[in-house]
Amino acid sequence: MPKTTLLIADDHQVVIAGIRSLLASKTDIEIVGEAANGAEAVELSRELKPDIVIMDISMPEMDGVEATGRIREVSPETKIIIYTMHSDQRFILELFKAGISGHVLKEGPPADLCAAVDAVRVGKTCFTTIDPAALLLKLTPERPGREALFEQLSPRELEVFKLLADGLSVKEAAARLHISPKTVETHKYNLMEKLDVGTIPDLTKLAIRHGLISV
Amino acid sequence: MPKTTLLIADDHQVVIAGIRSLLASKTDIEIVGEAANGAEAVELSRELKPDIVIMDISMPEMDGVEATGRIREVSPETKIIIYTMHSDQRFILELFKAGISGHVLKEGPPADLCAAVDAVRVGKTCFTTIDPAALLLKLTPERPGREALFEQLSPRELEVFKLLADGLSVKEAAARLHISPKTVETHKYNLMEKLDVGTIPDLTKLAIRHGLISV
DNA sequence: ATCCGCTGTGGGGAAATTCCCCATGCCCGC
DNA sequence: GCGGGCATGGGGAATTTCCCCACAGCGGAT
Repeated sequence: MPKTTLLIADDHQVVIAGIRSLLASKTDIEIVGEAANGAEAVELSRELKPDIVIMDISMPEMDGVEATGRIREVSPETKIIIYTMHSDQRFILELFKAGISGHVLKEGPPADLCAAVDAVRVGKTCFTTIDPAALLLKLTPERPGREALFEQLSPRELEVFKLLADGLSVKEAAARLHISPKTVETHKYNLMEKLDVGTIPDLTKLAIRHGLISV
Repeated sequence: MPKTTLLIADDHQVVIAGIRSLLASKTDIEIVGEAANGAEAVELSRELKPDIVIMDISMPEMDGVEATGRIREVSPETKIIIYTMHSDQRFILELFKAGISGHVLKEGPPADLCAAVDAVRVGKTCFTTIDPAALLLKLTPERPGREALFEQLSPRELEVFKLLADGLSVKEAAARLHISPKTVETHKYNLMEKLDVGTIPDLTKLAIRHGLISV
């Protein structure tokens, strides 16, 4: 069996070095290239057609999400493993759609990356953080058991949640509830923390998924 | 670390024996039970609360799909790996919803099962045949009939529209498109004018209604 | 009885974002 | 060649956000 060829794309040299040392023990893997940004990764993928690309998400020039899409165009056989930090979780769906084969967290044990490479090499997928089932559930609307998510919210928070998700500004929501905008802000801050969402649109989508507001 | 406890459910003794021999080399795994049908598997799971259940789909009494759902009720911590034949692919979606952690084909290399057990044991998932991305795509069909509203938008505006509606900040969208945040702001201002919406959530809902982004 | 934790109410203040205007270069149609 | 949409950005005031804090009421633990 010929060696598995690998391309590493990360804008931090130290990470590339780390990956190299992680994979050093694997003699049947050859690292054929390094890229410091997404654009380079795409270009090198076009030239080298590596079996696997290990890629970060946040990179200058072109981020990993877009690079993933382009690499799949220029080298469809190439499998892509996203190796990134927890905060990038929000791109997961897009990455799924773009067709990644694996997703590994940098803060996890280094062996995770090896495992992912091994899995992808033989045509499987490997996702360390993501429960594909959970992700699928999010996408299938009629799901029951939605209350689970909202019983963590207090009644007032739920109220604020609905208003904000529906498009009211903090100020408008405050007027509607006859309380200070600062109070609404506090509720907003807390509920977004509880629901683990970072943006208003995410809030909106969550509310829609759970039937709290209509599309 | 305590041993990982395992339950095997298959209506063919020979398969159980095969699995046992496959896993024999793993000293940190203990097979705590065997079930010959789904009902038994559920009952044993309730009693034994195994870490992992390896289960066939086609079984008498109760099939693997229903058994999966019940096991998740009686022993939520138990991870379930489906070990089955190719023809059972059609149950995949349902199994996903029920919350399986792995899916391995019997006709594949035996090592696949070991790999899946290893993966599941450390909290990951393992799917040998299924491309989660493809599955996700199936569930997010492109809806037609959107052009009407959006032909008023220029291509670039549409791009910005999708990103913003999906939850990216102006700055993030700018990074994604490799342009200045100010430019994105301009696009945002113009497209919101064109679409006659005043808030980001309205943008999000509009995008969802027209299938530009998924909920 | 007391203490803890949650909830609802608000404030402070720096930082970031928004909003609206403007400017430039470009290409395309007329 | 000239008007007009398009894509690209800047300026700057105004607003909002973000994340800390405070305090009062209240219900459940110990």
